[in-house]
Amino acid sequence: MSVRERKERERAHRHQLIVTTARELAEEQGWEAVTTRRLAERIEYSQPVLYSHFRGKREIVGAVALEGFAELAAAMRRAVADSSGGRAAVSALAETYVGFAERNPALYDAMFLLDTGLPFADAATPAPLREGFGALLDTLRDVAGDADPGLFVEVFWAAMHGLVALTRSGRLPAEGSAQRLDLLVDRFAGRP
Amino acid sequence: MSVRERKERERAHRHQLIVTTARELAEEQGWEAVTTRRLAERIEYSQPVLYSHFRGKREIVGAVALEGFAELAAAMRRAVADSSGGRAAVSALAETYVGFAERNPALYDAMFLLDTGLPFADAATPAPLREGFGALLDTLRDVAGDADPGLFVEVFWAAMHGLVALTRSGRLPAEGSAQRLDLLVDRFAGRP
DNA sequence: TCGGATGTCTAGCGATGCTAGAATCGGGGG
DNA sequence: CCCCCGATTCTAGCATCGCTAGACATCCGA
Repeated sequence: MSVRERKERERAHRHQLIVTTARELAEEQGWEAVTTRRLAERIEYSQPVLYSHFRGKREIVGAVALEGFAELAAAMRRAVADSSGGRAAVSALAETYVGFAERNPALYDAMFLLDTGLPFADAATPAPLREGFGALLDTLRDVAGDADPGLFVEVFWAAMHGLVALTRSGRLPAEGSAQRLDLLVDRFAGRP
Repeated sequence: MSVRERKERERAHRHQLIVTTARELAEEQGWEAVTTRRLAERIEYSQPVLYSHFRGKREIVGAVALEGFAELAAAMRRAVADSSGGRAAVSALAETYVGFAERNPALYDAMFLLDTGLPFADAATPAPLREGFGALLDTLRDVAGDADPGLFVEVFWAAMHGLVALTRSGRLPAEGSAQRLDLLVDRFAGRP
């Protein structure tokens, strides 16, 4: 039954190829350029093949987003570990988050802007998502004071997301981005 | 030359009809349901008429957004005036902002999510937009401490937007929304 | 070697935003 | 008063979108 195994391996490989190609294409030309036709052409298969791997375009975006959550969580863990704790850890966290969004704009959109159908804060929430929230939680717990840590994380995360989203859509000017982030960290982790 | 005046009046009326209809349709069924065909049918004209008033769909969304900015600014001014100042004013501001987003989800999307081409923080920024920022500025200046008031407003606004955006897209649970907003106000205007 | 299942592709459906060119309407000059 | 001409509006269509039914090919196991 080695034939079946080989086929499954090839299928998994093609599955990953679709996700990777979608991500590349999105990062190159934005998600609006990621059409099923273009995607099919790039992977050198016809469109229906996409639908044998994913329920639809939305699920492909979701798969890309999932990669992003794993990478962001890892990056945040690393940044915190390399910092000296306390306010510095929060600052490192925030800069990593915003830096990640700047370096991977399309990936960030898939994670936090587009409709992916991924369940957040739910029994079925995928592991990489929980990991990301956990990374935030472990760092921010120390500075949350008497506030509920979970709530504290949610608000801090939302604030960072707001800054990223408004800046990326041109509703906040690009200049002053660093100062805004500093001010935010001040408010949540105290002055240096 | 009264004929010309009448025609201009009718044209302006139809212009507003398009904006109002787009807004209604968006609030009823979401922006993805606002297609040029449906919009044309509702105003009882053919599609090309839309393009004699607006450069494209994006500009229609922008016109709707502009209405929203004027309404939001007015609502915030009112809420602040009715409050007792200090932290209460900030709290009233925040609740008005979030309440506005909840009551007018499609309008909020047009203002802060969708691509409208409206220039923010720019020489050409339309008056209603400046007014909204001004309403925030006048209230938050008192609690900004030694931080730059403009920067302070931007960060507070971004935080509120983050909460709204993540909640509306299902990335934050609806329950706990009030507590999160309270926590945010605590961080920017101090504990009560 | 051949039958059948598995996999893939061609072709097409109903939408979308937008536009060129035909048709119609109405105001102003003879 | 009538009729012409310019402005206005509509019909019809283009390219593209996500998605799918059914024809076709390919390859494994007997």
